[in-house]
Amino acid sequence: MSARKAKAKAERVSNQSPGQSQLYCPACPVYELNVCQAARQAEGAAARAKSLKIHQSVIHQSIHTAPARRIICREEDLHDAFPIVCGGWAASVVLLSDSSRQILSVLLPGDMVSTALLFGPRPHCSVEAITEVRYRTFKRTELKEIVFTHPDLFDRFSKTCLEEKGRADQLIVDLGRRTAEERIARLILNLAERLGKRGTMQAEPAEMDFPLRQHHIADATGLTPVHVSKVLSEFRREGLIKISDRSLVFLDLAGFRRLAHMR
Amino acid sequence: MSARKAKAKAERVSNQSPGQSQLYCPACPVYELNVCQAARQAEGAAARAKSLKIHQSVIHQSIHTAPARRIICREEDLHDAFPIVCGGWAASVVLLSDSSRQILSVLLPGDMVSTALLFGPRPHCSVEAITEVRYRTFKRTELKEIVFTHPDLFDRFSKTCLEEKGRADQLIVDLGRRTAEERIARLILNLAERLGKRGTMQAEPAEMDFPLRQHHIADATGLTPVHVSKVLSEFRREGLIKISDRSLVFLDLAGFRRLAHMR
DNA sequence: CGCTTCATTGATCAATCTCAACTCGCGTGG
DNA sequence: CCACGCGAGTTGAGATTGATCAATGAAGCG
Repeated sequence: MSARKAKAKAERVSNQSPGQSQLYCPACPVYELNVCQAARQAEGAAARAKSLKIHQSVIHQSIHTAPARRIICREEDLHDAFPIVCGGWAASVVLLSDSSRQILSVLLPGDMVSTALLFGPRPHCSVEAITEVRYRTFKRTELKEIVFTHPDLFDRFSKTCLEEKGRADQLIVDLGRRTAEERIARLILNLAERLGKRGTMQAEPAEMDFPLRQHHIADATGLTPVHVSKVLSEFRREGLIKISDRSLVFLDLAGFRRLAHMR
Repeated sequence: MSARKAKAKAERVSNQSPGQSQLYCPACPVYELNVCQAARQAEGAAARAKSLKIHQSVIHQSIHTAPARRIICREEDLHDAFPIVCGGWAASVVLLSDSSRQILSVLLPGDMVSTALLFGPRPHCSVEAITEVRYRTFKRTELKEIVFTHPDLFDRFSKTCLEEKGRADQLIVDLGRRTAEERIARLILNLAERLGKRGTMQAEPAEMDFPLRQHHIADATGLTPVHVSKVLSEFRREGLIKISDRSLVFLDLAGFRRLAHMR
């Protein structure tokens, strides 16, 4: 038992190694800049605060690491930096005055922390690390200049904004019109799909990294942690999925999909 | 009694007259194009399908009217047109297979029907008229060209996209973490605020046009029409607001705000 | 070892839904 | 002019979903 867990842990650690995280970069919105590859080669030598020449422009970036539960970006602060997640999971979250919280979206490697930060200093939501997170920040003014002068980058950026809006709209429908089971199943399937698109998962379905705690699921689906626990127990009892060691296995993908789409 | 109603009705009709609707145009995202003013002058003569020269570019537009409950734009269809609401209220809405529905946002005069339509033919949600709606459509390719070559227009467009995303995020929080009373109160106050910003309301608060049916409120807040009825009755009983003749009066604005913000 | 976070489970409660009946106003067609 | 049907809103009774409260145990960590 503890042997299996140790093995799982070792694998998880290797997933976060630099070698593995390169896989995410092609999905990154600034991939075309070649900033990250260049930076990675320089990484061993000078640790942070690099500047790179892209065509005619200079772009400054720096690399950061945040431990799980650390807030990367605070809603009420002003930011001149534009962060992009390189490794690990994070969540953009709104805190209410009674200390309840709502997760607006889960950020995976390659995701921009907030598209709004390209236009101004207000991120309009906080971002919190779920696992340990590695991320790069760029200077807004410089990145903005570059994105707006490179049509291919601009296309990619606007496409990402549209996708983000589409996912927000989907979440509205989920929260407004679906049951607890449907919401949870759809959250999981959406994450699996997004991970799949980034070439991160071996086979499309079957198994995935799943570092979310039940309270993250609760915050993302507008439910209570204890109700999440009950629903997940039921999924388990019905042989749909299995979650253990921060990893999720689909046992009956078809059935699970059916459950998520229904209504 | 019926005399008062007749008077209210007459006023409503006058609200929809061309003279009144000009007030909305300064809030319209294509106001800088001067397209609408020019078109309005030509309106009496040639009814539709006009072309106007803006700087070096030609832009084609046409004017439409949709009766209440008519679908203006269908999620699954492809559109080459980019519609903007000029008068009346509409809603962007997602229909589920069990024929329940979720309203993503209420469209007021000056609102773009879907920002996504500037980038491609898929609106990713349907749009339905709430009242009778007047709207103009532009050719996507032409409008896109013009928006991307006029920096002031582009700024306005991107600001609108951010605002839209911000409102979507707020709705996610409302649906995920707030009670029925809070959701309904916030919907109403948000509408009042948006109308106020467009210089449409005489005084900021006090009274506003309110053409929403209770089932619209239900679809926007993820509730049931009968529960909406009960909550509104309670608001009335507590002397917070009064709704009649498609118009809403704030009787205790401070109290109503308190109710909406709490949590 | 003791602390904290996380997850599970049962009992009870509250918010909201569902169903049903009824009213009202409006438009339509006989 | 009236009968009718329809959409909208109201109200009550009962069912259901998910929240709250509380107790417990397991795992990770200094």
